[in-house]
Amino acid sequence: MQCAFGVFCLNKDEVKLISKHHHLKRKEILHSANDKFKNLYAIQYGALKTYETDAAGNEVIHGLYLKNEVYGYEAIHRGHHLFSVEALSETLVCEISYHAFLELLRSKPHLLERILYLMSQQLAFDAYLKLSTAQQRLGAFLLDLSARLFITDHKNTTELNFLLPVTYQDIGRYLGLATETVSRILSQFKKNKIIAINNKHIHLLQIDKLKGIAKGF
Amino acid sequence: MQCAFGVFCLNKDEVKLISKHHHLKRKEILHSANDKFKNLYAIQYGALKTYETDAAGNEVIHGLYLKNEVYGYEAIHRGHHLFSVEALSETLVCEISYHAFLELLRSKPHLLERILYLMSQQLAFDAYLKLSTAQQRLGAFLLDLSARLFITDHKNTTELNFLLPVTYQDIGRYLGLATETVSRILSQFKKNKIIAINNKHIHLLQIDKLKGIAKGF
DNA sequence: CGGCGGCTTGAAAGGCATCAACATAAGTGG
DNA sequence: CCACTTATGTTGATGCCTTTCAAGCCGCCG
Repeated sequence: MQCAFGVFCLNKDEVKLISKHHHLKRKEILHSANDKFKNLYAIQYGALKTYETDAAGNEVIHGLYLKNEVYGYEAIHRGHHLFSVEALSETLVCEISYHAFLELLRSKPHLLERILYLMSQQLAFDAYLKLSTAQQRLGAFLLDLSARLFITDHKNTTELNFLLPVTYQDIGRYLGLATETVSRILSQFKKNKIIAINNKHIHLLQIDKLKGIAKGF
Repeated sequence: MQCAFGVFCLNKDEVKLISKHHHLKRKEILHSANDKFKNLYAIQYGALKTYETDAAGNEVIHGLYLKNEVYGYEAIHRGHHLFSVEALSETLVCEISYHAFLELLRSKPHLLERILYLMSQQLAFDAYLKLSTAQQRLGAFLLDLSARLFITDHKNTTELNFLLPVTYQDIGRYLGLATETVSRILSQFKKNKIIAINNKHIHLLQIDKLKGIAKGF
C-alpha cells in the first residue's frame, strides 16, 4: 500500500507501522485540541484542516493537509495536540503510532533523511502567509495548492488544473481574510482572465501573471 | 561546551560535530539566499534573522532565531537556503555539518527524539503570526520572546524582564506591520501600564492582560 | 560633537472587514 | 425525484484599522 511516507509503506515489513485507518466524512473530526499526542497521520485521499476557535468565537485555520501529506509532527514537542483536526471532504487517513515510528526510524536509519526532508518541507510551507496584501496571499495560495496537489496526485490534477479542496470560508480562515474578500479577489482574477473557476474547479490560465501578483507586482 | 543541542554537546566525543564557529557583528551576514545548504547553526549568544527582499524592495523577515536555538532545518528539503541570514547583534554561532549531524544521529539513536522534538517546536513557533490585529500579534510576540529567552537564558532574563533583541523596524518586518504601528501600539501598552520600556529593556507588568490582548479581548 | 539610524507623533489615504441582502449550490427528508 | 432547508458564494455600502508620508526627536557610535 502506498502512503504519504513513500519509502515507508512500499516495503512490506514496514506496513505494520499503520495501526489503523480512519474513514472520515466531511466535517468529521479526527481528534480535538489538547488530545494526547500518540500518532502521526498519513492522508491517503481527502484533506484535513487544523483549527482553533478564538476568544470572539471565530475559527482560525492553522494548517491544511492534503492527499499524500503527513499530519502530526507539530505536536511532538508538546505531547498533546494544539488544535482540532477536521476532514474537509471524504478522507482516508492511516494512523501511525509515534512509538512505532520511532522504533522503525531507529532500526532503519536510511529512513531518517526522508523524514527530516518531510519535516523540513513543512517548516517552509506557509511562508507565503506573511505576504501583505490579500491579492498576494490568495495568488500564492493558489500556486501552493497547485504545486502540492500536482506533486502527489498526477491522476486528476495538472499543474494548472485542480479541484479546490476547501470552501471560500476556509480559505479566508486560513489566509486571514474575510470570505467576501476571497470571493471578490477570485472574481477579479477571473475577470482579468488569470484564472477560470466553475464551482470548485480551478484553472490557472496565466500562471506567470499569478506569480507576479504573489510577488507584489 | 554547551550549545543549543543540549545533549549533543555535553558529551565529549560529540563535540567534533562543530566544524567551525562564526563570530558575527551586528548586520553581518551568515549566508545569503540560495547558498547551498551544508550546515546547521546553533546560536551560542546573540540572535539571527532570516529575510528576503520583495519586489517593491521591502525586507520581509521570515524567522527570528535566539540564543540557544538552532537554525537551518528549513533548508534541508531544498538543498539550498531560501533566505539570507543576518546577525541582529554581536552573535556567536556553532556551525554543524549536516552530513556529520546525520552520521551522529544514525550512530546515537537516542538523539533522534531530541531532534524531532526541536524540529516539532519550530513547526509550532510562529502560530501567532496568524492573529488578526496588530495588538494581538504584538502582544503574542512579546509573550513569545519572553518565553523563548527565559527557557534558555535564566541568567539575564526572567519571564517578565528581558532585553529586546530586535529593532522596532525588524519587529514590524517580522509581524507584517509598519514601524510606526509597532511604535504606536507599544506606546499604548506602556500608557496602559501593561508593559514598561526604556530603550530596549522590556518589563511585562501585567502578563495576564497581555495574554488577554493576544487572545483578542 | 556631529551624524546617522532608530523611534515618535500627526494627518491623510487606502485596503479590508463588517453588515446586509440576495443568489446559488448542496444536502435532507418525504 | 422533487421540495425544502441549510450552507456557500456574490455584490454593494460604510467604517475602521493600519499604512503611508512627513517632520522632528533621541540615542548611540565614530
